[in-house]
Amino acid sequence: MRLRQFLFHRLTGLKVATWNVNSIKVRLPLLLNWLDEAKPDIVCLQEIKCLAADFPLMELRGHGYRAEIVGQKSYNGVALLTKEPARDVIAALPGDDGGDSQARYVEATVGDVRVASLYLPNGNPVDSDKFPYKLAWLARLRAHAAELLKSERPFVLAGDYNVIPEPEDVYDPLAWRDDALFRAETRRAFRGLVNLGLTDAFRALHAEPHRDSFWDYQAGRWQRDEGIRIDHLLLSPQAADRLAAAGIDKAPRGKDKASDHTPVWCELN
DNA sequence: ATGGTAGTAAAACTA
Repeated sequence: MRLRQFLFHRLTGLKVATWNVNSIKVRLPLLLNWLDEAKPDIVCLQEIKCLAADFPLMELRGHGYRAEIVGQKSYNGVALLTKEPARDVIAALPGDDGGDSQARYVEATVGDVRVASLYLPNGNPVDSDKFPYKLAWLARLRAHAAELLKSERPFVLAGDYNVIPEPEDVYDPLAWRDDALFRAETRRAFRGLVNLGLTDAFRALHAEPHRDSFWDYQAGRWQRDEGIRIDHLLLSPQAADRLAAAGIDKAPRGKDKASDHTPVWCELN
């Protein structure tokens, strides 16, 4: 079976996606439809907003997916959906959590790739303790990525980074200048992570500006197509060498009962 | 526009 999966991926590529679903309970029908259409091998979910015990395992099993879940009541919560079993799962980002235990990170090995689903803190308002928490979380992620890089193996850090990397990733850079998602400190910390040697899978293959992954429910942002690109898949050099395709599936954002985020994906040979 | 909308969960809190 493993050999068959290996040969299968040699032909079709391994498709890894990330999607902040903003409640797995509300989004389940949309998610199942998208899984059947897009057929990803691995899906990194964020903001499932439920305990692991309340995750709809049976429904996903019916569509061919297993799940590794790090849940929390009401807020946050991440999961990895996989067709193959996940191995060596860790349920939190290593490093000092400051006594906090928000469900924002799950990482596992699937096939020959290490994959993480992460939900980086939003950080607003910037004059609250939420902003330093975000920057500390980014620093911990960078330290952990540096550790992972030592393995010289393929890995994908995928999720809702709550970071707008560049001005072309936001409809109004000036209006967002002081927001926690676009502040100089945030962008600098994100560059520090990328500059370890990681590759932004979507941006590596798509130079065009304004390819967004999030549109706020408020103020008609979707109708005006005023979005931001904050969901990313960062690849290790060994994964980037295998990068064959990447995309943002805009359609799910336009459906009834949509999440405010839409799926972002990449394919590795 | 210090608003707007959505989700959780039962009044705010988060985004």
